[in-house]
Amino acid sequence: MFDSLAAYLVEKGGLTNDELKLIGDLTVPKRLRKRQYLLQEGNVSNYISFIVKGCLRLYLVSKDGQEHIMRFGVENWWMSDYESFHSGLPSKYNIDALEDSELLMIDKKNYDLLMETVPDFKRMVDKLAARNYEAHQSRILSNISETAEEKYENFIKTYPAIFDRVPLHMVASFLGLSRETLSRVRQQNARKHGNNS
Amino acid sequence: MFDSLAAYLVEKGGLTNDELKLIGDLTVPKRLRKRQYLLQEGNVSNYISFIVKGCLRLYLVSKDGQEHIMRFGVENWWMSDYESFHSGLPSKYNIDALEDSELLMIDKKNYDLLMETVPDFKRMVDKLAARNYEAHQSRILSNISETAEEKYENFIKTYPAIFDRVPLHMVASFLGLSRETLSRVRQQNARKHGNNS
DNA sequence: CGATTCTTTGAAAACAGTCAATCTGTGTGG
DNA sequence: CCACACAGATTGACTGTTTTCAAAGAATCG
Repeated sequence: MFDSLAAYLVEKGGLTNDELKLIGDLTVPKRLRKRQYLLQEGNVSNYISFIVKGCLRLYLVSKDGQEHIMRFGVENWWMSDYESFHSGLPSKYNIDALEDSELLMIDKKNYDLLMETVPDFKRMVDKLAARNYEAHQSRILSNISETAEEKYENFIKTYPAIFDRVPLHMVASFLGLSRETLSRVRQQNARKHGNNS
Repeated sequence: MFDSLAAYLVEKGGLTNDELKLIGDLTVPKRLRKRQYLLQEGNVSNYISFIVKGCLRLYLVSKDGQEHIMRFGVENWWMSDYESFHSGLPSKYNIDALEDSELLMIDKKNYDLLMETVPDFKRMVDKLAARNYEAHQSRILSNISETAEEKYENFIKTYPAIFDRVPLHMVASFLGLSRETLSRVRQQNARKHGNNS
């Protein structure tokens, strides 16, 4: 199970065997059944989890009971409420599994240790953070500048691995559209792109 | 002019006098007239600028010529296209001054030097980055979950120092609304909140 | 003052959301 | 293996919101 994370660390961060071994010792495996929570609102996000297999979502429930999906995660993504993870404060978000999933979890203390003692790890994390920053920028740009149809097309292009894996109404939530609107947008889109009507 | 940055560094990062002196030596002052560019699309963002005085905006021009404002900056904020600054690649964005402004600029080389040699500086930057992350999260949440009116109220609450300082149509651009809509929303809002109609 | 920028307003059209009903596929328990 | 429940997707009719276009009114600046 650690092989998957090891391969990732080599590819993304060029870690050495010794470093891999160290990290391997610090991770805790966890299985989640579909619908099971990884984190619930009000609890502190004490871990950062590498997704070996499966699919998760991080979302917020607003006062009127609506769910707003902030992020998805699939294989080779990290999942955590970083705000709570870094601050130690209770999370506003929920994280649950959309499929049966396998994770490798690193707790805050060990994460901090790795950041201090393994420069390659730190470099990798910094690189990921920069990527993340760019992703946020382009999501915000999409939010403020695109029509429903463009948002949908953009989503498919940006997250091809996700859009055919999660329910459509969750994509709608992620994009800030109603499921009905997304359903219609998508139908028009299929017609336009010459898919067998 | 450096006093303003010095005070900031002491407050936010607890920097010592020696460190302040070092940073002072590495900054370059710059004055911008209203409407003047700090950065134009296609150029690399080689500097990070501390705003001593004035007000700037970072925005993107889409294919159809529309301007989409990604961020504002006022006194004691930093301004740069961080994506380009960190990657060294040409920027997609423009930055210009909304008022006559005074900046203190640090170039990439000196910034990297500070990050490596002044732990307090690095700590401060990391803290700011975490803040920034949270701000992005809540902006995205606002984008996908709020009505035009809520977005406007939220903006006023979040950026009281900005909303009464920049033109309304720029707030509209920042929020992803048309200026007409924002104008109407605001008028209803004023009526609702008992302002002398 | 004259020019420019910014804001507001009105009317029409486009767009997206809501409500309600139906349809589909999946999986579970009897 | 079937029947049923359930989650998800679609559709139609309607409502409400937002945009667009056009024009006019304020405010600001040189």
